Amino acid sequence: MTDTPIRLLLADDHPVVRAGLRAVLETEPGLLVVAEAATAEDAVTRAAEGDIDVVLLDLRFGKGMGGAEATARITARPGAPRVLIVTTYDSDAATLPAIEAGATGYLLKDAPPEDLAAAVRTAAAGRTTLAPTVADRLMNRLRTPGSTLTRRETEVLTLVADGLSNQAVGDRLHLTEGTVKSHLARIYAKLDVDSRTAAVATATDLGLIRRW
Amino acid sequence: MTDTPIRLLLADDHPVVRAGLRAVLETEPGLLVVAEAATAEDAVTRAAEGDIDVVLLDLRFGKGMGGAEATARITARPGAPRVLIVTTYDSDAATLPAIEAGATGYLLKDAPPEDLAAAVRTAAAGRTTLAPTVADRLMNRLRTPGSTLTRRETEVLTLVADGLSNQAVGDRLHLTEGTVKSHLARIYAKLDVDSRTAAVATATDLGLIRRW
DNA sequence: GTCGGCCTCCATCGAAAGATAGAACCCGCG
DNA sequence: CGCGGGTTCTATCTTTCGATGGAGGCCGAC
Repeated sequence: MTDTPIRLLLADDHPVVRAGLRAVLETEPGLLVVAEAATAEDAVTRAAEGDIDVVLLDLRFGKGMGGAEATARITARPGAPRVLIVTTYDSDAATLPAIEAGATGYLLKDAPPEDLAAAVRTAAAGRTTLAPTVADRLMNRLRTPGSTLTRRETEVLTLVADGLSNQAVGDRLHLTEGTVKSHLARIYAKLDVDSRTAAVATATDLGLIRRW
Repeated sequence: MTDTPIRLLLADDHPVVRAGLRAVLETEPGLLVVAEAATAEDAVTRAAEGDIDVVLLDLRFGKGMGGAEATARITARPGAPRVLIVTTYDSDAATLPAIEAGATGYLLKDAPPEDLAAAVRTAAAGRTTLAPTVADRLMNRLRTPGSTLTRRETEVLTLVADGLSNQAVGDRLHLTEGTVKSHLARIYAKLDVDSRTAAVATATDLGLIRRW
């Protein structure tokens, strides 16, 4: 196409991973690593400065903002760079929030270097690359539509996941115990389970509630 | 000190991480990366070939043997190389088995490159380097002996975390429901909680059970 | 060998939790 | 306006859990 290289920002809290990405990508023609960030906040700041084409972003940072929120902030601006998620955790419940936040692609760190470089070029062109396991997850999500919880149901289930009793949940949310049971009954029906611990387990797997 | 370099084996299933470790360590004087392995089995095999001083080993591999078992196999041989665990995760459930298996050190991937190189040299000398969070955990473990779960208790709690009832857990482990209750009662006492969901929550926080 | 920790099992009792079947309110949408 | 979805509440009944207080066998440590 053109002679101008694709300008990259590497955002990962692991120096080793940044070095690895740099080593892998710098040998590729047409790719240029112009910045690194060790925190999500830093990544958002540098991405806003304007001379970046693609941000390679980890999903988990040791402290502070997570990758999904960073993705949302980066892509919110007009003329924003593309965000390519590069992370270790495929079964992570955070995949869907990241994609919803506007990530252009989602790769795992066990991807071969060629795939990585190809994904960067695809992302720069505005098209999507998904790791196979992530693509599977998306398909499953589309096939099982009933699995969205309302705001209140999510609140209730989150407190249940913290180990509170129905009564304690009711106190916390200013509800009667009976109301909590009603919400839980509907949650069980939606998730196709029949106990609170099972509901917590499957909701965690589906990424409906957060726990970390 | 001496002229012979420290010979390293890098074992990690992520090509990017191997490239990063290589980039970080190869610039250090006296360190020489002589081999890489993408699986734990491969790491064991290459470590047995004899010309390795220190193995940098990840704890989690996509498939097959885990890092803890690999550590045990590598260190079982006479004249074995030192094993330095370099991983992303630092939960209780993963660190202790690896250390018990004979790892000489335990670092997190967010360590600065200088620390990494220093740890490699320390390991080559047979001394131990632990990441601060891991060291903290070990100290806490020694100070509060009550917070360790036995193998059986961990099994039971893991199944409970998957949403199984006491009866279902009993069926799975070939126990009576009463026995499951006994185990759970002791777990509750150890974790200072009073319900299954609370036990799952705090055990997850403490890293006593895994969920991913 | 004795001791202690782990694992297994037992029985009973009260307290939670879950199933079921309604009912009423608010609010956005067609 | 009527309808549906979300939220709240009620009531009864059954099942499951958790608390309590044992008891015996196994095995490694002292």
